[in-house]
Amino acid sequence: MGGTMDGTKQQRRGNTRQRIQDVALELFAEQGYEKTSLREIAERLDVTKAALYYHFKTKEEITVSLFEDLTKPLENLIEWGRGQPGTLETKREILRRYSEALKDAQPLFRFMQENQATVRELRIGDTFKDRVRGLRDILIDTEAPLVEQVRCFSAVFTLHAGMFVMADLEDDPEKRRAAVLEVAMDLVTQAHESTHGKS
Amino acid sequence: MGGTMDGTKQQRRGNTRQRIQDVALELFAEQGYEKTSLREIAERLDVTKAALYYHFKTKEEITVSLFEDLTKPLENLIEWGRGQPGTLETKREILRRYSEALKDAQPLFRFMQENQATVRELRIGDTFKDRVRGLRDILIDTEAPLVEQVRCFSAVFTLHAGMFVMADLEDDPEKRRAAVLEVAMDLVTQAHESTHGKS
Amino acid sequence: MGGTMDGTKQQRRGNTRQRIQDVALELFAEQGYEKTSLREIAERLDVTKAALYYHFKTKEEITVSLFEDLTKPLENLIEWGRGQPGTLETKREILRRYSEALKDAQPLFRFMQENQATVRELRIGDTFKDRVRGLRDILIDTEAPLVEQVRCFSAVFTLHAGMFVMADLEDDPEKRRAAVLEVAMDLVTQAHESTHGKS
Amino acid sequence: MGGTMDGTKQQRRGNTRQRIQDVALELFAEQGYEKTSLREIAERLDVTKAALYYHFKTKEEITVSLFEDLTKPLENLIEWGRGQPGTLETKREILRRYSEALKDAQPLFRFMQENQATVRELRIGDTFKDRVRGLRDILIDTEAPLVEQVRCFSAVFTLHAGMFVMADLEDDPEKRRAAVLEVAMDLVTQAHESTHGKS
DNA sequence: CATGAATGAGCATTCATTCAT
DNA sequence: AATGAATGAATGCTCATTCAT
Repeated sequence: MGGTMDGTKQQRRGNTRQRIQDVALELFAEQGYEKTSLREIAERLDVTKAALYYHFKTKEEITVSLFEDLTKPLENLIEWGRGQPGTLETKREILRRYSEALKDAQPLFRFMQENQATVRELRIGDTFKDRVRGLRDILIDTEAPLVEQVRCFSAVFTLHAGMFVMADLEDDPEKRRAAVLEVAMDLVTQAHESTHGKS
Repeated sequence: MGGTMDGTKQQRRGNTRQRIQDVALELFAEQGYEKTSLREIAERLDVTKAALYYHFKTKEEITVSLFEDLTKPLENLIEWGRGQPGTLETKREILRRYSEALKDAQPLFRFMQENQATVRELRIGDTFKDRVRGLRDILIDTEAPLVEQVRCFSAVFTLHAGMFVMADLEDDPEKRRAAVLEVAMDLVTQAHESTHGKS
Repeated sequence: MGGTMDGTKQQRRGNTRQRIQDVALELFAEQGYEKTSLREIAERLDVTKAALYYHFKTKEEITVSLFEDLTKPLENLIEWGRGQPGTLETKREILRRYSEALKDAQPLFRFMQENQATVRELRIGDTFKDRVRGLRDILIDTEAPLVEQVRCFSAVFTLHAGMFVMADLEDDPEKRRAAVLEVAMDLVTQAHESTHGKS
Repeated sequence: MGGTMDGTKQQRRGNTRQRIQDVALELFAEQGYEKTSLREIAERLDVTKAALYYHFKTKEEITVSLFEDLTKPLENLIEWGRGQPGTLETKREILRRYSEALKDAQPLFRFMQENQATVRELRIGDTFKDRVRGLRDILIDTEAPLVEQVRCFSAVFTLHAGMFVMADLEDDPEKRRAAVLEVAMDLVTQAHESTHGKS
């Protein structure tokens, strides 16, 4: 406290907003949204609770901002997907890119996966559902038989699950990601081929 | 007040414990564990909070009891599975029975899926993880290539997801279950065959 | 603390609700509604804040209950007045009784007079306005010339003001009340006679 | 941003202090002193809270300044009154001028009437009481019978009440003012004549 | 088998105020 | 003449839990 040039305080200037987001996400993912109090976040940052309120109007707003910032890449991906033809190759490319994108958004996704009940109440809930629906619309052929639709859905879910739950199957996250992606690809491919035939 | 034959109070006698569990599970699944207060549960049952404490020592205990009661069938299933040979047919039967079991435990599973962060803190967390691990050990061949292990994991997840998230793919829950089960079966079959060859 | 038979704690049983109301009214009147915190009320009663919430759902509810309890006599008076013929004697009797009633409701009225801005926001606001309007309707002849209407209004206000603001005109509250009542009576009498003639 | 001729900012130059007072008074009168935060005032003016502190040392100082600026005319009136002989005509003239003065100070008076509890705590409280006392000393003959003193007090109160509370008796504020003034005059006249005889 | 009354700890939020720039 | 960033203290309110009756 009160250091002169050690940068401890200096560094903090101007990026407090960012630091709040970081700590918040970390704690939300770790202990859940409800169990993480603003006091805790503030303490971790060595500021007062009131400082948080200078940067965000409410606790929910912190979450929303988190979501909006970290979710952009996915949004772009979906946008891109919508412009492509509905070929198998498009679908496979979507999965590839999605898997990549998830890597960066990991903590956010963990937070959302583990706090679904909470997320549903927050404003994000709907936005997120829209996003997942967007993905679904690209991957899934509504005309296809139900089983094939499920296969595609399952592909997406496998990707999600691969990030956290399968952690004890394989330590190296990159290897895990590759394996998970392969399974997802297979699922989508199977679905596509049994609907459109192998072209 | 002091009525003799209205039955409203009579009926309630003796099964309060059960009723607490029912209401608690319903609310936990609907709004999340943290957001459901004992006051709310008590109000819904038209008793006082203190009455809950006559039947359960803590809020957590309500949850644990819920979990223990509703989870028995799964436990039995795993027990059964462990005694069987590791053939493909065993695995497929496990999936069949698991899918069936999930049907009854639906609200519990919804609660667990949507409140993972909370569940982790509660004592249940580990117990549940043990259980899932048990399932995994039966389905997954630790020697098999990573991709095939993922496929099996994915099968289990697909079963879970099928209960809630895929609701908008198909209205009829029975048809949905059938399709989901089929996909899960395919995944396990594929995994088995590419590891052991088609026997 | 921890006395055995001195009644300090004994006395408190069962009338906490009442005691909350008493202290609340006292403080509201003394320092204003907004400046009186629940902490303060609780401390004065030597209970915790949470205890207040066992008896009242919100701070506003304390106020509403206060108002409802203390305002009954006035309500009855207005009810009575409505059933009487619109003669001068009725009006004078109303003033007499109103003056009497105000005596008991003194602290409440002080609170309302001194916190008008607050009262307006609270639910009471409207109820109270209705009540005053009821009184007005009995005393004031809507057909009468504006000046006479004002005279009647002024009579009511004089009664109110007499309770607090005129305190330094005369120490003895009973003498004060008599004088104030006389002025109010004169005002209403004047208004009545110049509208209906001296009958 | 940085526009040269839009005038929006230009106009605001140099009179910020004045504008703070205006907005503050408006909000104080509308929602009460306690319920009006500096944040709200600042937002309404499109400046930061800190800007307010450039112009006023505290929230209370804003209020005091308001009071001092808007109260001058009354002060002058009382000054004038003190120099006059205590005749009925003087008293009547005081009422006439007071009624006029109230017209301009309306929002201030509304603020003071509706936030009496608050005003009492502020430094203004006493100053204001002095002022009202000054008025009283001119209008009221301390030797006169109590009833007549009350009548005079009532006159002043009628004038105050006429500004807000009687609004629903008559829409046209000028007519209302005239009627109210007439009643007040009558009261004072009566008081004077029954004390000194009709001269 | 249950209630009435209360507690202690905590929470999200707001406020008036400060100060370096 | 004003801002950006922050503080310290308080507020209304909720929660899980306790215990005498």
